[in-house]
Amino acid sequence: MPTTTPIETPAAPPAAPPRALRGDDALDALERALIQLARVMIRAGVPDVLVEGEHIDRAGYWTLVRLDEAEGPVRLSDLAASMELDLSTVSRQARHLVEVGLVTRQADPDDGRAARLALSERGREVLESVRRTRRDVLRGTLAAWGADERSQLAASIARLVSDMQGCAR
Amino acid sequence: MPTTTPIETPAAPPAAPPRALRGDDALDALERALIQLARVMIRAGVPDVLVEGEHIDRAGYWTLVRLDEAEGPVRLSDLAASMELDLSTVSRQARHLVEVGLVTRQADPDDGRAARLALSERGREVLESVRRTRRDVLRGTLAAWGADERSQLAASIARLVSDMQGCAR
DNA sequence: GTAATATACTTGTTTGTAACAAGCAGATTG
DNA sequence: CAATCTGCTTGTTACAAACAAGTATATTAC
Repeated sequence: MPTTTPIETPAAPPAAPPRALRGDDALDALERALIQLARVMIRAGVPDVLVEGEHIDRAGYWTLVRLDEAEGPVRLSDLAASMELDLSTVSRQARHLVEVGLVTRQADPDDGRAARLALSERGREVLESVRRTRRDVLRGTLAAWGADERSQLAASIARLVSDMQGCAR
Repeated sequence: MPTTTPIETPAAPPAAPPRALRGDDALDALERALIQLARVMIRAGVPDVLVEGEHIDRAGYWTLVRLDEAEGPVRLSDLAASMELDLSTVSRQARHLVEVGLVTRQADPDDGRAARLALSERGREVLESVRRTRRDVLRGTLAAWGADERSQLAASIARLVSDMQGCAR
């Protein structure tokens, strides 16, 4: 840690917090925690992973996850829609993953324009490996939690995500 | 329209899930939910905000939040450390914020090399305004939640963040 | 007191992620 | 068959962030 003043965030601003905002303070705190969580999950959470010499970047990891969640091959446009990303972005990502052999691409038999993407055997292995790592980190983090706290957390998060997707859209 | 399969893929793969243990599945699900949450918070959550004609990007918002959390002026290096970002990144960010008048910069009286950054009056206003917007979105999302669920969520998230920072570091 | 080193930044450059726009080729419809 | 729509690719741009190398100030060693 730097010997210098480490931000911290003490309470007690010189001007007393106006009474009216009590409920908002709680929301602020939650919002801040959520941002922090997001950063932890995104940055530290997907450390550019080397799996058996294979380099997957963050975006690649998510793409693999999506492909894994879909059962059969997925069209690019569906993939992009499900990731809420621009088609062009996913197009390039997919090309890269195909190049390094983690994803397979076949022409759609019913539609000459479309591509059908799927995890390759190797892609499945790599994804599983990355997932294992992340799972273990999470397991470590939650080690001291009670079973009920854990399931409560999972439920809350799931609900929050679905509410947010429905709402902040 | 071929009504393309929209990923989805609910349960019932013909082959029973050959995966690992049941407990790991729960962790996987949680991990997935957390990633999704992170994406929602980061992307949709900080919509490039226009405040009275002022454009703050995501990075700028976090910088302002950090500066606000610190009481006095902060040195660049401390700010970078607290944000877990490279000094150079924060240096450019700070310069931009200074240029648009949201942050003030003075020389450190005790150290000719160092700069001391703080929110300007305008910066404080803008931050407050952005914060208000985000808070309202969150409030909307949580509108249907019970008070106890909400506080439970807040507590869980806060604990998770602190555990993660201690652990995944 | 000056040389060596350490610290606090700044600037140059590269990489990763994403968007928008324009285009091409296969598909659909009048 | 022509017009249009759709699925995808490619060109370009932008931004966030990293690493490397530089500059200027501070500290330490001698």
